[in-house]
Amino acid sequence: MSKPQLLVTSALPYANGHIHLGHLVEYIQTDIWVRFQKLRGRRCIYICADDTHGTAIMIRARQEGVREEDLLARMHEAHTRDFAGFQIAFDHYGSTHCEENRQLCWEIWQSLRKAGMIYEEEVRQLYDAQAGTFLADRFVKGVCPNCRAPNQYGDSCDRCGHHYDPIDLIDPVSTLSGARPEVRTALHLFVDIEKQHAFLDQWTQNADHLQPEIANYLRGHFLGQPLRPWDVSRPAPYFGFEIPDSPGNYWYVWFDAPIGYMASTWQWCKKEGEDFDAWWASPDTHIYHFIGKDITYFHTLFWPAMLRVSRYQLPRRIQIHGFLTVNGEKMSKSKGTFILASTYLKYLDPAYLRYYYASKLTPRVDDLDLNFEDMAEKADADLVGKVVNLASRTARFVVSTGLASSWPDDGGLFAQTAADGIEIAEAYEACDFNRAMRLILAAADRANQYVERQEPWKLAKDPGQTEQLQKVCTVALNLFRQIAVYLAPVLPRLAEQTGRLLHRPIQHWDEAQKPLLGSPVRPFEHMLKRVDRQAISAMIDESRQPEEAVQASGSRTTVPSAKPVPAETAGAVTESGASVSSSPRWDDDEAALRAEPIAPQCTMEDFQKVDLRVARIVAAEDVPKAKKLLKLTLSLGGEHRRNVFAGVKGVYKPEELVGRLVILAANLAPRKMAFGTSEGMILAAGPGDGEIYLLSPDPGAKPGQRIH
RNA sequence: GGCGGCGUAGCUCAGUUGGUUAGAGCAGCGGAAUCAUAAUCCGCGUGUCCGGGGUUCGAGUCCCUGCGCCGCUACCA
Repeated sequence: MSKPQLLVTSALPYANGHIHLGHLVEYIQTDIWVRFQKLRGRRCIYICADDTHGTAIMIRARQEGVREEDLLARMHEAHTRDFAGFQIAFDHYGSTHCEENRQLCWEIWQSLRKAGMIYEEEVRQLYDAQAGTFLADRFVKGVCPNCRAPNQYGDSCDRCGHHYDPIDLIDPVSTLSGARPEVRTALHLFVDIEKQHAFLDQWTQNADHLQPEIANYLRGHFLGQPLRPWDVSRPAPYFGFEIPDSPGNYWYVWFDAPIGYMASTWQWCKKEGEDFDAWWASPDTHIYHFIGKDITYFHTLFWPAMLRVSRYQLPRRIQIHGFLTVNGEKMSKSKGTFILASTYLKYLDPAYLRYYYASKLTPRVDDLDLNFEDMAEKADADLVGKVVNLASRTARFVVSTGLASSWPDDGGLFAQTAADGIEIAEAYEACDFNRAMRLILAAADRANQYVERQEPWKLAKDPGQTEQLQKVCTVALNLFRQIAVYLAPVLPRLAEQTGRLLHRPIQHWDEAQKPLLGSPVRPFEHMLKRVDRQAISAMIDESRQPEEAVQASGSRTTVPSAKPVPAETAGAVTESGASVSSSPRWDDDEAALRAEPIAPQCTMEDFQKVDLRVARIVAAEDVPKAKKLLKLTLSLGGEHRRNVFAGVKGVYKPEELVGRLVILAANLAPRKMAFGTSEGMILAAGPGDGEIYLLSPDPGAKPGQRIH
C-alpha cells in the first residue's frame, strides 16, 4: 500500500474577530504544505473551522443585541471570504457550533469518564452580579497565587507561567464591570490530566511529534511536576454545549475547540461520502496540526491526553510557528501595521505575501518579521525579474512554432533542476520553505544565465537560425515550467498561468522531471505585476487607527483580551464608506464606544461617591525606571498637595504639564505602586498606548473646586 | 523588575546534531546586453559571527556572564 493519507489542520480562528496578516502566517504556511502534498499525489485534506464558543462571543452578541448564531454566521462568511482571497484552499471550513461537534464532545467526554479522569468538585467561583454571569478565566484579574504578580488573568500567570484556577486568584476584579466579584458555590468538572503524565512524558519527547525546542519547553515547564487538573466546565450562562450528564454546566470552549477539527472533518466526510473513522480512527491516516506558539499548551498536553483515552488517533506531528512582527515590532493599529486580510486584498496581490512568508518560513518556532519594502523588493526582484521574466523574454519567439519536438542539448540544465526537485521536496516536507525558495531561485538564476548566453533576440533577427531559436526557447520555457511546478504550492495562480501559456496544465510535481515538447505556445500575457509602492502606503493609511496595539499572534486567540474586541473592524470591511458620507461635518465613528461599551447603570449616589476636583500640576518629573509613569505633584489650592503617578509618559513631557489644570479623583484610596504611593488619579480619555488626552476644565476654574 | 526570544556584511537573513579559507539575496560601485513588466548577465565582500570568560584537538554553533534590542507583563490608582 502507498503512504498514509494526510489530514492537516490549522488552528481555528476565533469568531470574535477578523483575519489579519498575523493569522495568515499560519494559514499560508499550512496551505503551502497541503498544496505541496497534493501536488506530490498524496491523499491529503485540509480542515479548519471557526471557533465559536465561550464567554467572549456571548458577551459580544449581548452587546450587539443579536443572537450568537447571527454573529457567527456573519463572521463565518467574512472569514471564508478572506481565506479565499489569499488562496487558502480548505477542503472544508466548518464551525465548532454544530451537531457533529456536540456528538463528538459527548463521545470523548464519556471516554474520559470511563477512564476515570473526570471528577466533580464543588468550587467557590467568582460571580459578577452586575453582569449577571460567572466569570470566565480571562474576565477576571487578580494577584497570581504562585508568584504574587498583580493583575494576572484567571487561568495562568504571564509572569511566572504558572497555570491555576481563577478561584485561587488573590484580590479578584471583574474585567466586565470592574466590580469585585462575589464568591458563589458551583459544581465544576475537572479532567485529571495527571493520569496521563507518563504517556505525555513519552509522547512529547519522542518520535518527532514536536519540534525539539517545544519538547524541551514542555519538559522544563510542565512535565517536571504533577500536571494540574483542568477545569473543563462552566456554569450557565455560557455559550457552548451543555454537558448531557451534568445539566446546567457547559464544556469550556477549549474542550470543544480541538474536537472541532474532528467535527469539521466529519462534515466533510458527509459531503464527500467518506468514512469518518478512516480519517480519525485509523493508523493509515497521519494527522498534522499547524498552530502558533501561543496555544502550545492545549495542543501538546490536553489534546493528546484527551485523544489517548478515546478511540481516535493521536496527531502524527504538531508543527508550531512563531508570531508575526511588522517592521520588527508587534502589529500596531496606531502605526497602521495591524492590517486585516480584507484590507490587504483591496490593495495588493496575495502572491506577494504568500511568496514573502514562504521565503521567510523555517521549521523553527522563530517569530517572522514582515517588512513591506522588503516584501516589495523580493516580489519584484525574484518573481517578476527572475521567474516570470523567463517566460516573458522567450515565449514570444515561439508563438508561431510552438516548442521543439525533441529535447535539444542544454548542457544538463534541465536535468540539474529536475534533480534539485528531491532537495526542494525535502525542504517543503520539513516546512523549510525558506530553503525551498532559495533552491528554486537558484534554478531561475541558471535559466536566466542560459538565456543570456544563447541570445535568442539575436537568433530572432537571423532567418537562418529559426530552428536554433526554437531550441533555445524550448529549453528556457521548460526551465521556467520546472520552476512554476516547484513554486506551485506557493503560487497556485502562476502554475495555472503557466499551464495556459504552454497548453498543458500543471497537475503533478513530477512534471518537472520530463520536458514538455511539441506543445503550442500562447502569446505571453502578464502573470504578475510589480508591486505598487503607493498601494502599500494606501493600505497602511487605511489600517491606521487610533487604537491600542493588538496581539500580533499568528494563530487564533481563543482567549479574548479583557476588553471586548473592537467591532469597528467589521464595519471597515463592508460598510466603511456609508456612514462617513452621511455626516459631512463630523465624521466621528463609533469605534471608541464599541471598543469600550458603556458600563452598567449606576445611581447618582454611586456617582457622588467619587470626589472629582480641579487640581493644578505644580511639579512633574520623570520616573526613570518606569515605562509609562510620570510622577506628578498636584495642588488643590493652598498647601494641599497630592503625589500622583500618571501613566502618560511618552505622550506628555513633564515640562509641558507643569502649570496646567487637570481633574483629580481625589478620594480614591491611596495605592502603593512600584515607585511610591499614588494619592489619586487624574482623568484622561483615549485608549492609551500613545493616545492619551488629559481632561482640563475651561479657563477660570480654581484648584480645589469639586466637579458636580 | 519578572518571564520569553533575539543579537552573523549597509539592509533582510542562511549557516539544524561543534570540524576545512563564514555564505546568499537586496542595496552600492564598475562593465555588458537591449529579448523582457527599466527586467537580465559579468566583475567587486578580510565582516571583532554583540563583549568577556569557559568546555574542546577544534565554537558563529555548547556552558557561564555582561551589554543591547524585541515581545509579554508589571507598574496606566
